[in-house]
Amino acid sequence: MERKGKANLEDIAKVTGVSKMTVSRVLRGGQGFSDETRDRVIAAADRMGYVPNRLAAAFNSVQASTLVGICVPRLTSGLFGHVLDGVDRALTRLGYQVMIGCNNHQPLEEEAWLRQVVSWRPAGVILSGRSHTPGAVELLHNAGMPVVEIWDLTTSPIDMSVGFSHYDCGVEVGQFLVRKGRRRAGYVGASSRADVMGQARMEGFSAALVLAGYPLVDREVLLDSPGFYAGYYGLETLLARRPDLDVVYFHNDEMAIGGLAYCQQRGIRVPEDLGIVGWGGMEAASVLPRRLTTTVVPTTLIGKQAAEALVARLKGEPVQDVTVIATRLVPGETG
Amino acid sequence: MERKGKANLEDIAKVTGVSKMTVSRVLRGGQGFSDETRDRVIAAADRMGYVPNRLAAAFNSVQASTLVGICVPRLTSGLFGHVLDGVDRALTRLGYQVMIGCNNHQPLEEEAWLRQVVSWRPAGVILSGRSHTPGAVELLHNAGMPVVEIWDLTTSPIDMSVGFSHYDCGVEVGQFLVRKGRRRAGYVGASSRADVMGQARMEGFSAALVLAGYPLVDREVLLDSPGFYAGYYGLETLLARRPDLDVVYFHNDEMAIGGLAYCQQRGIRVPEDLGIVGWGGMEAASVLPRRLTTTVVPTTLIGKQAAEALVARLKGEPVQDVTVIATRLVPGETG
DNA sequence: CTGAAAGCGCTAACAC
DNA sequence: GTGTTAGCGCTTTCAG
Repeated sequence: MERKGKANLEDIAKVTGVSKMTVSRVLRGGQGFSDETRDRVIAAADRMGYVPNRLAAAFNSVQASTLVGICVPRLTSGLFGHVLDGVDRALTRLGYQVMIGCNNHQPLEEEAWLRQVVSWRPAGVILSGRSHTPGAVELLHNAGMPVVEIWDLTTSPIDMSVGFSHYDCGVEVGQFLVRKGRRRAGYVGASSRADVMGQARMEGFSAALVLAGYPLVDREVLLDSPGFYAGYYGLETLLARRPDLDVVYFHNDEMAIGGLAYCQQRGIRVPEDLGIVGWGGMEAASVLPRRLTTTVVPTTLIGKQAAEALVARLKGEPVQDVTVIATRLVPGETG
Repeated sequence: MERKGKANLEDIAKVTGVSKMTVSRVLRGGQGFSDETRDRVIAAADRMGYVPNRLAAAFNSVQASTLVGICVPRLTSGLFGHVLDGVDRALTRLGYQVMIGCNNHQPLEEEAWLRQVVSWRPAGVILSGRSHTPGAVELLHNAGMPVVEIWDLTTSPIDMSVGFSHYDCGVEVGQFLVRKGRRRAGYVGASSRADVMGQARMEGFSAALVLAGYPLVDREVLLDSPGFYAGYYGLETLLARRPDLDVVYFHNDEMAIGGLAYCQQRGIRVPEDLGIVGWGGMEAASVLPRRLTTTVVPTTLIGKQAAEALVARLKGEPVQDVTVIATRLVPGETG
């Protein structure tokens, strides 16, 4: 009865003439069996195409779950693709499996995803951002598993946080531009749904400008997804109102590139007539004839650190609750 | 004993004064209970913060698994980000959870991932490409679950296939360029690890050119990742050997954009002196001052169709084994 | 409409 | 070094 791929511990036990407990021990690579037993068991398992049933294992042993959930705002974002990659690499190496989710920047969708994922009794979850529904927070507290909130740093995390301050990103750009002699700054953003983080960057930017004595002149926030076209038309609209601006900070690199395209078309010289600054450090920005001034976010690192913090907590190793990841304002040729 | 979030069916049964079987039926939304019973059970479950244990459910009922695995070559690829998005949207809507994996273009890594995932008894899996290790194929056959191979179409799939022919993409570009009067074509690629698909495009391209009587003049395939810089230097190298080329087909859009940058720097006029053609339809290509001639791949659609085919098979609905997705050669201003 | 019994495959705990 | 027992939470099956 050695039907390929349907064998369970008991089948192997019968064939090898030991108890299924011994088989279990061998297959999990523990100890408490002779070399000879081990070899026989492994050979049989191999021959019978044994596939462990982790459902059963995780089911009656809390610590056997190697499932980790991660929820990102968008799956099509270049930045979060790298975050995912960092998470996946680290977790795969450590023997975990990754369940994915996407909340489209909406806490409610995150909660819906969480309810599904938690019912699989994962070892832990990684969430993006720090706005969560009360229901999600309660669920997480009751579940009592490690939770890492990434990307948008919070100093009072549900459990742990790995990320950076969007507000500070904005502040840094504001200070930088004033130092470079800019005096009449504008902002072009896009608030697709509940993207609070872009908002935070703008607030930091604005605050820094106020402090320096050259407050934000005007801003244009479109109800659109923050892409190339929104950047193009956003800048057009903004400049129509305030042609006297000398620099514009954009919600992200895609939008900044859209802005650059607008300048090129209108014969606006960058950075002489107008400075252009983006955010995120998207790879495609390297495509431009002139390097975009932007804030580079170490995306893969964030994913990696989040995964490692989660696993450390799982293993009972000491972990700090809040891990600050440094972003880097990279002066290019446009700002 | 109503400790939040730790209740199981039996606890709810006790509180409501029915059997756990009835609770189970109510919570799964079946039938066979009175409205009054239903309301009481649902209220209790709600109050007690009941979280179903799908481990237990899936464990003793093969059909209860709503886990689906998907393995892509790279998590940081813009194209596959959209595929993932298509898969995730469709699957989430249908009540499934998605386990992710990345094989770095290497069948061996795919097999390692599969062994892990299969041990969770998923409802089905989606794989990228059609090269799989014998071990992976055997595992899949024994597991007896739906399998969808996406992206690179195969007419003899393990189970189902959703994708397109890379070879045909190359053929179409070759024919198009000859029609446009190009006579001395080159190719610039990058073979990072085992990327067989770029290879297939080049072969189709080459074959079409031969058939038209203007065979491929030269090619440069770098041992590098297929990005902007590889495109830049690849074109430089190729043109150093064959300055007489009148068009170059690139492995993908990123590389083509690198090639464009090289042309701009050297004062090579595009498309007058040299045609540039990419592949993939990356979004950032819209960033360019002139639209890139390229093949657009309906990435999200592929993901969606794959997910739907998988679920249809699961539900016993009729599905075709092979779904051809049409790509679109989009003439831009560079080819 | 409802309930009781059995068991999924595995591992923790303890015995030998 | 190895085996036995019990039970995880749920669903299937069958009996009312």
